[in-house]
Amino acid sequence: MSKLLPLLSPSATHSNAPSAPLSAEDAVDLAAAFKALGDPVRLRLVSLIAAHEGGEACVCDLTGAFDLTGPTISHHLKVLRLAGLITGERRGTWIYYRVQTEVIGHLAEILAPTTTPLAPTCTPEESDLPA
Amino acid sequence: MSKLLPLLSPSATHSNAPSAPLSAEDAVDLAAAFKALGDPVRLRLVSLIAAHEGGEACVCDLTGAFDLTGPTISHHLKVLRLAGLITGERRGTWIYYRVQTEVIGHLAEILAPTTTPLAPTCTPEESDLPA
DNA sequence: GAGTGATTTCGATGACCGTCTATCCCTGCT
DNA sequence: AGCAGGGATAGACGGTCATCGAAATCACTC
Repeated sequence: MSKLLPLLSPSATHSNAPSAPLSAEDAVDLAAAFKALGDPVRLRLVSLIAAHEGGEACVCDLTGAFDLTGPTISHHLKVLRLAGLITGERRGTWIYYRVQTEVIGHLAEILAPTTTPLAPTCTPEESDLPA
Repeated sequence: MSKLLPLLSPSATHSNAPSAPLSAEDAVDLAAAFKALGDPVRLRLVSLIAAHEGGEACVCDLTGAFDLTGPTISHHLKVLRLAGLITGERRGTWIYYRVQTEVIGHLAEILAPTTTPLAPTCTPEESDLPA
C-alpha cells in the first residue's frame, strides 16, 4: 500500500491549496476502498465488527442484524476483505473478522489530513497491529 | 444531515469497543457519500478541485485531466453534487465547483474519530465545523 | 436577436453489483 | 467413518452505473 496524498490540504477552505492532486493510479486504489464502503450493508458490517466485544465478530454474530441470507453476508465480507478493510481468522468452528483500523484510519487521513496536521507534541501511541 | 456515530471507537484496536454500531438509516446516508467517492474519476475530481487555486475550479479546468468526454465529467460532477460533496456556482459563462470540506471532514471523523482521540497537549487550532 | 462557446440533459448501451438458490468445504462430535 | 452445523463458493437474475453521442440550455458578444 502506498502513502497516498491527502485529498484536502489542511486548510483547503481558505487558501490556494498547494497539496498535489491524486495521481490516477492512487485514485484507483483509493476508490476501490471507498467503493467497498459505499454500501449500507458493508458499512454496518464494519461498524458491527468494530463495535463487537473484543473488536472481532464471527459471521453468526452479524447475520442476525440483517434481513439477508448467509451467502449475501459472506459476499459482502469478502468484498471488505479483498479491499483490505477487514481480516478473517478461523478459530475452530467459527471465523472471526476484525477491522483493519490502520487502513481505515489511513482513509480518514486522506479525506481530512488530521484536522491538526503535524503537531509534534502529539505522539500517537499506535502501531500495535499484528498485520 | 445527522450527527452520525463513529465507525470505529477511538481505541477499537484493543478494547471491547462500546461505540454503538451504525443504525441502518445512517448507514444508507453514509454509504451514499462513500459510494460517490468510490470512483477514481470522482476522487480525482474532488482532489483537483481542492488543489486548484482558490479551492475552486470550473469544468474547463477539469476536463483536461481526463480522457473522458464533457458529458461524462458533468455526470460525475452531478453525482458529487447530489452527494453533497461539492457545490457549483455559476459566475458568468463558467460554473465554479468547490469542495464541501465540512462534509468530507465529517466523513473522515466517522471513519476514524481523530486517531489521536483526546490529547490535551494537542491544541487543534481550529474548530469551525458549523454543522 | 443571432452566433458562439461552455455546460448540462437525454437516451442508449455495455458492464458491474447486490441478491438469491443450490452446492461444496471445513470443523467438531458421536 | 459418518453426521451436523458454520461458512464459503458457484451460477443466475434483475437492477444500477459509467460512458458515449446528440440535442438542449445558458450566457456573453457582435
